[in-house]
Amino acid sequence: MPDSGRTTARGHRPDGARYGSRPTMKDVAARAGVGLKTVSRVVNGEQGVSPETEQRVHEAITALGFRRNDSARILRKGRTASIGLVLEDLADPFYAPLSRAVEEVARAHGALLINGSSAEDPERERELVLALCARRVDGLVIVPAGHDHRYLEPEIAAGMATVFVDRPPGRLDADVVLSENFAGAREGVAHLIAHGHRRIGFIGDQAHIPTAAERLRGYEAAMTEAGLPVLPGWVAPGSTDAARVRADATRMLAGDAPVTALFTGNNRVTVTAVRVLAGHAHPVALVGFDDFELADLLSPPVSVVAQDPAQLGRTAAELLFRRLEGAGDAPRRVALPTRLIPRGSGELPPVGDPDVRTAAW
Amino acid sequence: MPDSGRTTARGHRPDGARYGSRPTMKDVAARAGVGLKTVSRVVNGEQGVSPETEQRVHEAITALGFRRNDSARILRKGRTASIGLVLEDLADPFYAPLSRAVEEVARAHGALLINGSSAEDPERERELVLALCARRVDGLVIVPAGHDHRYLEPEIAAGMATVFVDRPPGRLDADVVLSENFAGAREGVAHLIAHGHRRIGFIGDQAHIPTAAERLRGYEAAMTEAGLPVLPGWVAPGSTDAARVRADATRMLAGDAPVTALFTGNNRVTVTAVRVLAGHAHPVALVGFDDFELADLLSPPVSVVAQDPAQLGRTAAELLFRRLEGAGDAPRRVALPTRLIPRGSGELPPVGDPDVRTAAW
DNA sequence: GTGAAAGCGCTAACAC
DNA sequence: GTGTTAGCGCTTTCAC
Repeated sequence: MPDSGRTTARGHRPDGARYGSRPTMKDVAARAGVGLKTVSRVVNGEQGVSPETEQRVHEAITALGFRRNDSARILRKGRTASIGLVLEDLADPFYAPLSRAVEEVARAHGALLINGSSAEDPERERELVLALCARRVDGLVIVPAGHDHRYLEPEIAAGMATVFVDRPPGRLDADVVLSENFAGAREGVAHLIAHGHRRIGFIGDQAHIPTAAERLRGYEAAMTEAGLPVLPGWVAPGSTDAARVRADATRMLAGDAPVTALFTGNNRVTVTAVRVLAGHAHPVALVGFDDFELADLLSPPVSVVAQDPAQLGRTAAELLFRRLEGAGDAPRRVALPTRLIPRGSGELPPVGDPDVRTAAW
Repeated sequence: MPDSGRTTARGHRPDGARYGSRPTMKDVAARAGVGLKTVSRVVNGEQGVSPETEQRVHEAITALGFRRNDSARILRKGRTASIGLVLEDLADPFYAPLSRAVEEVARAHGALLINGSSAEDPERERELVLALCARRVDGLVIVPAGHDHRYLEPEIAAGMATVFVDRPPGRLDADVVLSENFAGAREGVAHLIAHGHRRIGFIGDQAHIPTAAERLRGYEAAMTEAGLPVLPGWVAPGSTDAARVRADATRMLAGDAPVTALFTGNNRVTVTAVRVLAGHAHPVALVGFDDFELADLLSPPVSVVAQDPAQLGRTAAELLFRRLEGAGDAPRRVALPTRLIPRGSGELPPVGDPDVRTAAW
């Protein structure tokens, strides 16, 4: 709380302004001996003020330490010049560039960015989104955590522009920008198959997350298309918690018919898998969904199916601003391609498959 | 722009609300047949409304799709329940966790976070900060890009709570939370010296960045304290651009008296140095300032002087909220310790030093 | 319990 | 050129 009306030793105390309560246009007008509207004109750089008057107003502004209160301006104008971004975790290496890209687009349109992390909690997502609606942000970009976004219907009906990104909304028809999760995963798994693998494990994120489900579908499609069976122990969706991933990976690599390759469903799972494989007795092939920094410096360098998180964010934000500028056509669904990047780990030959004659170990 | 007054095919259109212009408390009051203040009481969960009245108000709220306009509330109450964070780059792996930590503290205090990236541009920093002041955020957390923050004096004098983090403000006395950059760098370089190195190169960030300067001082102090000379070609501050870092690293490793170890001034420099060293003929020791993901999986694993970016953010945000709650003592300077994490690269012996007899190559 | 009136600080509309 | 008035949608004050 600003220490209202109290005098303190430190700090510059602008002449005429009470400490903690800022001068208003009215104060500036009084000091400059002009009308309120004239101050407004000067502050907003509008035409029709004589140079001398303008000068006097500027002096008063400086003397009083005046700064326009945008809260009042916003209330009057009806637009906040800000957009909201709700995602899972601002600090996640996948979402951080997405967030930054949204910020850049917002900046190009003169808008500020308010963002919040849902921590993968649907209730927290809802609270955040509705708080942003109450603030009357001009638009919303949402990476959904929940699976039912009907709570947004009244908001959208009332004019709140909303674009979903990375994952589709639940039970709601709205704009969405996605990566081609199914196709990307299928390509990654097919790549392993092309290098001779028949026993491939899938470790993914929680099955209720749409992207995770799509990637699992891609894995299954690639296996099926190659005429390969998917054994029960080879599919392990679940949390990205390191202990869980480690346990599943270790289990798949053990026994008398271990997998010879792993396909991992996102960056966090991949990193844990790399750690497990680093301690493993013989080489196991690996392709991960999502690129990550230093993947090329590991040994072996990690092959990935790369998304472009910044492009996801940029595309979503640009779509949002197109809506704000009036584009009123039906909700759009944009899918961005993924890119397979072979670096070494995905090109390792199968080792230890009892059914295939390959490099001995 | 919400399509004001226009009717469209999609979307739920709440009864009685014009499309694009939302119902107000007045509308709700009219519909419920009560006074404005009663609606306000219900919306804010205040005492003194009979159950039947409350029921009627709730029905009207639902029917109209009413949501309180916080812009108006903010104007009236004088507090925005939001804080601003300005930093260099939201997507940087060092700043992303800092930002997330600030967000969590804000959330705990019921505040939203508005953040912006300055892109290391003082003018952009100033614009962002002043835009946040105009919005009357309750407080500011700033990772400064500029070196003169006197522009903030009137704002601080008028009651804007401000905490600087990671780097000190320029020409302004204000709260600041820093890492012990000097001590951390000195410890990192002393570690290399303790492992036999006498020819150690320093590649840092731009010299005008306070943290970069402090780390350089730490390097020089460690060298001096060990009675070692610092040859002209061994110190290379500059941009974190990969080409620049690569060129300087390559130069230091060439010639007839190359360095046997590198100390790198931040995470981005370290990563580029790792790439250069990976392609180098013989082992070169490396200690980097800042920890980074997967440092332990590289070969050799990278020894670092680690900061705790989340702790920096948390500490700064908590200090900010203490100020908002009224703490009015003199500006505080908090320094958080760094931690040396030996992983392998910093413990490699010197190779190729003509003055020292060590492992041949 | 409830509500009418004033006003937060600005901009829009319309005087002069 | 300049100033006056009426709101934006809420909360606050105070009367009923």
